[in-house]
Amino acid sequence: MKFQAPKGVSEYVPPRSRAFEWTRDTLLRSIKHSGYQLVELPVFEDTELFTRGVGASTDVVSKEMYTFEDRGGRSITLRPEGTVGALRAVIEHGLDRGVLPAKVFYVGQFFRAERPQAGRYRQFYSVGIEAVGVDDPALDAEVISIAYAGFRALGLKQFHLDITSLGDGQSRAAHKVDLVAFIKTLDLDEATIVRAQLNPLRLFDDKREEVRAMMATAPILLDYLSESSRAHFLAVQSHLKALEIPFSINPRMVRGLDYYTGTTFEFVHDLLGAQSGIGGGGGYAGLMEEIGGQSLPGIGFGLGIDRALLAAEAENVVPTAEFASDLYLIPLGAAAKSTALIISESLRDSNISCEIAFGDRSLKGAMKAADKSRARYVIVLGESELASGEFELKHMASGSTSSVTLTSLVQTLQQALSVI
RNA sequence: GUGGACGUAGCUCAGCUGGUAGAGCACCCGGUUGUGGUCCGGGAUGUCGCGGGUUCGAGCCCCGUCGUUCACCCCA
Repeated sequence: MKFQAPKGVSEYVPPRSRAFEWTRDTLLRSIKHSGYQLVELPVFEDTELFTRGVGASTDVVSKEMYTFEDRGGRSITLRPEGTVGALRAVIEHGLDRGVLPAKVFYVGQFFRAERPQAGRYRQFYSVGIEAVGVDDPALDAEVISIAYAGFRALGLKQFHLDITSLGDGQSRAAHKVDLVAFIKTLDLDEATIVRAQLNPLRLFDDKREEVRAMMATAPILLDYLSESSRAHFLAVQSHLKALEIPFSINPRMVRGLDYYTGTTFEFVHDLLGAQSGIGGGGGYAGLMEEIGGQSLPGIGFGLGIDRALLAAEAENVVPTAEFASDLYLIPLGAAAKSTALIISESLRDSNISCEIAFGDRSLKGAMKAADKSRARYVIVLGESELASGEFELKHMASGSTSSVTLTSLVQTLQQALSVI
């Protein structure tokens, strides 16, 4: 029996796992520099949290959730997205009772039972933030700018930002009446009509040319915004302009989760094929209350780590491997190994990374391994070195060696490494 | 969930109208009693995704299945 990973999961193993770490940590850096704090959350929740929060009519909830019954008969679901779980924790731990906005971030894997495809997995990785409790266009703009900064920090250039406003409840109700009436006049197939009944906005997102043409004259939600929603959206735009973040207003943008209100946005990469959304988010005025919290507004985003990595690879901006370890120790013989273990431990205590050549391969083989590991320095520990307490410290890039004593090793390396 | 393409060594792939499986890279050893990258010589490696069928004979043809991939759908 040969086991393989379950269908459609994204796995990262060396050497690519390094690029994955880099992607994740780069995106996180931008978030941490903005005062967001970690919420480390369960990957499964009460199923009802998602049906209420995300919306029972959404595709995500109606056909893409991994749901099961636990041994106590509870209905449990593997989280398909991050926002409602994060808000559940905010409410449960009273983070919304302190200074507002409460600002949290999360990172980890999410699960959707979809047909896998490049950039779409059944288990995928996202990083996201949520800012709860303050309604301020400047906050919206900052949230967008944090995501933008993260993508730019990765070195991405070939992506664009689409924004729109879904307005408030009144705006949407008025628009929906007119939109539904308009759609009824169209000649559509059965599946599309069903889709429109679930969420008429979906038709704006249809990829078929004929549907796009029909929808060209459809009423646009932006035209129905209330005075306050319009003012808010205009303010967000002016802040984005001040930040010099390029964006385009896309009134046809559709988000698949029911809770979005107000400012919504999407980052789309140009080189990625069908699954090109690398991040997106928006406001959610009613969500806190919907899942049992105070009536507070909020806004956040989720960024796809898998897709950001694919984008970085497509743009060829993933940095090549740095030196793996500072020092590679090659002990010759059993006594030398014991010494190598002791030396490497003390080096690591001094924050110098160090690895040892294990096994009994030839010196040539061990040197090749050292080279492969991309270690910066190498020391061979043989009988003469053990006897004299002096080694040759070899700098691999240049091939030059210098003589070092055991007692001065840490200091010498610290000096050498800080210079570089 | 629907449709198309593809599954051969660790990786990338070749394999003719069906005749008993190969290359490059990587790996190991040696050329140099204890110093890597280049070079030279040598070496190991496959249930040809899996299961069935057709055939004297299947990597190649047929069916099923699992997986990958592209698109729809959906979204990170």
